[in-house]
Amino acid sequence: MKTIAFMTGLGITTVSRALKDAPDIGAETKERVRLVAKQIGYQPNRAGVRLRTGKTNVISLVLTLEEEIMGITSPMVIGITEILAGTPYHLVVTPYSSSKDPLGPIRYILDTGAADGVIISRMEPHDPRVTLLTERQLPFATHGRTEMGIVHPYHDFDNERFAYEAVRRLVERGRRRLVLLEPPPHLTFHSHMRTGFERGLKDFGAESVSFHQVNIDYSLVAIRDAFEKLMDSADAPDGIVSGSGSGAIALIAGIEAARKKLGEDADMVSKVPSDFLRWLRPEVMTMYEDIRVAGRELARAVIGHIEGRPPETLQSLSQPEFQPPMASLR
Amino acid sequence: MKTIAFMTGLGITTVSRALKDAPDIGAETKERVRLVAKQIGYQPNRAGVRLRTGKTNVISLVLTLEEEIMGITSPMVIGITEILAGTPYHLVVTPYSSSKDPLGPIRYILDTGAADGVIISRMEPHDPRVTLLTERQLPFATHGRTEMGIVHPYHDFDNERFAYEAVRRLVERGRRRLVLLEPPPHLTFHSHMRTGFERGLKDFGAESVSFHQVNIDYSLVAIRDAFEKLMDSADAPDGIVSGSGSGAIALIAGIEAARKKLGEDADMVSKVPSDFLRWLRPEVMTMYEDIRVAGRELARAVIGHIEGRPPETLQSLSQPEFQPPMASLR
DNA sequence: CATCGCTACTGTATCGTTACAGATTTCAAG
DNA sequence: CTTGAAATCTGTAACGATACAGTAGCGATG
Repeated sequence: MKTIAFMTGLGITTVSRALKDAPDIGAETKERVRLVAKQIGYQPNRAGVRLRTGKTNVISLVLTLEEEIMGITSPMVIGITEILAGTPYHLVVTPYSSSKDPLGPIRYILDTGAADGVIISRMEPHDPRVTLLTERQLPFATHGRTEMGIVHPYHDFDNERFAYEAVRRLVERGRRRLVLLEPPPHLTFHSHMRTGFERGLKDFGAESVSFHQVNIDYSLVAIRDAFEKLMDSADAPDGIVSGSGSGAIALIAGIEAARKKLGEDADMVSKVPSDFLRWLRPEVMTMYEDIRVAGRELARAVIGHIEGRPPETLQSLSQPEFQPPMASLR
Repeated sequence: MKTIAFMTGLGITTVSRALKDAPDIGAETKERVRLVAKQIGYQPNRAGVRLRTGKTNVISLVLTLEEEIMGITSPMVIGITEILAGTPYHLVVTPYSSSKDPLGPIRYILDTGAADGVIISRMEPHDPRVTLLTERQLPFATHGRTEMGIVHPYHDFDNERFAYEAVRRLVERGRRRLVLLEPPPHLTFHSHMRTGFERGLKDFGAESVSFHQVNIDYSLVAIRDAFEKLMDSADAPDGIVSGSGSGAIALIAGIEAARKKLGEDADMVSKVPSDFLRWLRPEVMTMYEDIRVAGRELARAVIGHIEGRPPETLQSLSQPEFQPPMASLR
C-alpha cells in the first residue's frame, strides 16, 4: 500500500479507502488506485488486516476422528474449498481427539480469535457447541440439525426421507421383516432415520426386526458378527436398511458368514457417499448422499452467517438420490 | 503480554524475551513470567507474530482435485493434523483446479507469504513446483519422489516393491500372463511401478500383456470398458496388478462384464487405501498403503525442513503391507 | 464577505509482537 | 576510586492495515 501511495502521489489512508470503495473518495482517484494496485499485483497483507480489524478471513472445519473412518472428509473439504476459492477465506482444518472434549477446539477458536466462522458436524439434539458458539456470537454452520430452539445455519441430508423410501423399496420387493442399521443414538439424525423407518413400516405394511446391538459407529467386525448372529437366528430379517456405506459392507459380510445370499434371502438399501458399493455389489440398492454438495452448502451458510444474513435463510436439506441400478453391468 | 507485564511489574520486552527463554533474562524472572502466563492462559497473538516476524505458523496442503476421487484426502489430512497438534502450526488446505495451473497455488503462497511450509503431491520426474519452491527457499515436502537431482524431503510408497511382490504372488498362484493397470505416465511413480512389474516378470518368469489404453486416472467406466474388451480378446491375461483401489473396482466389473470369474479365470493383486475391497472381494489380494502414516511423515518432514534439518534426513519410503486374507469371512 | 456545508483527501494512533539500541546495577580488576 | 565487563532489564520503532479526527478547497447562502 505504501508503494501504491507513492506511485499515485496519494496518502496511504486514501489508498486504503479507495481500495474499499469508500464514499468519500473521488471516482477518478479510485480508478487510478485500482489500476496501479492491479498493475503491481497488490494483495492485502492478511496479518496486517487481522491485527488491526480482528478479521481473520479463516473458516475453520472442526473434525472428529470418527469422520475419517467414513471417508467423508475428502469430498467435504473439496466442496468447501470450491466455494471459498471465490472469496478471501482460507480453510483451516482443526481436528480433535474424538469424544474426549468436543468443546476444546471451539474454545480454542473463541479464545484466540482463530477464525471468522466454524463448520461443525455430528450434531446432537442438545449440542453444547451450538450453545457456546451462539452465546459468544461466533458465526457457524452445522452439518446436521439440533433440537434446542436455536435457529442456526445448517445443511442436512434428509435421513427421514431416506429411511422411508428405503422401506418403500424393500416392501415393493416383497420384503416384510426389516432391520435398520442406525446411527448412534446420541446424534440427532438417529431419530430422523428411526422416524422415517417406522413411518415407512406403518405406511407400507411391514414389521421391524430389532437390531440395537450395534450402530454405524461400531467397527466393521462388530457389525458383521452381530449381524451374522441375527441372520442365523429364527428372527432373521429379509430386508435391510443401512445408515452408512461402510456399515453396509459389514452387513453384507454378516449375511454371507451366515451362508445367506443377498438378493435372495434378503434385500438391502444403503445410504452411500460414493458409488463403490454399487460397482461391487450391484444387488444393493443405494441412495447417494452428496457430501461435496454438503461442503458447498455449509461454506455458503457460514459465509452468509458472517455477513449477517438471517440464519433461517441459511438452512438446507438435501434429498436422497436413488441410484439407478448399474444396467450396463448386468 | 501487556497484562503479564503489568502483573509482574516488568517491561513488555522483558516478558517477550522471558517467554522465549532468552539468555539475558534472569532465571527467577523467567519463572515468574511463565507462571503468570500460564495462570492467565496467555496465547501469543498469531497476527502480531506474523506481522512482526513473517512467521505464519501455517502449513499448506496443496491438493489437486484428482486426489479427491481416490479418497486419499481424508486420511492424509488426519495424519498431518495428528503431528501438527503438538506444534503451533495450523493446517490450511489450498486446492487447485486440476492440471490447469499447478504453479498457481504455489505462486500465491510465495507471493503472499501465506505459509511457512508446503506439502505437495502427484509428483512428476521433473516437477516445476519443486524447482520454484527450491529457488524461492520455501520449505516443503513431497508425497512422491522426483528425478531432477534436487535433494528434498519426501515420503513415498515403494511402488516398485509393490508391483514386484504383486507379480510374485500371481506367479505363485500359477499365473503367467499379467497386466498392469498403471499410474498416468507423467507421474514419477509410473516408472517405479512399471520397473517393479517388469523386474518381477523376469525374476519369476511371466510375460506381460499390454494394457496401455487406460490408467488409474481414467474414469471407472473407461477402465471397465477397456478391460472388458481385453478380457474378451484372445489376448486375455490371467493375472492382474492394479495400481489403485478404485481402478481395481473397475477392473473387476470389466472381468465380470466379459463373463469371466475372478479367482478362476484370473487373479488380482491391488494396492488399496482402505480395506473395503478386502471385505467385499476377499478373492482380491491387497497390499495396503497407509495414507495416514504418509500424512504424518510428510508433516514431520516439512517441519524438519522449516527447522533447517538437512533434506536427506527427511526422506522416507513405506513398504507395502500384504494384507492377510480375511479368514474369518470364509 | 463571513459562514456553512460539502467533497476529497490526510496524519496519527493503534492492533500484538519482536529487533535493536540503550540503561542500570553489580562486582572484580587495576 | 575509576574503569570495564557482565548481567538484567527496558523504551522505541516497526511490521501492514484501518479508525478516527481532522484539514483544505470551493461554491452557495444570507
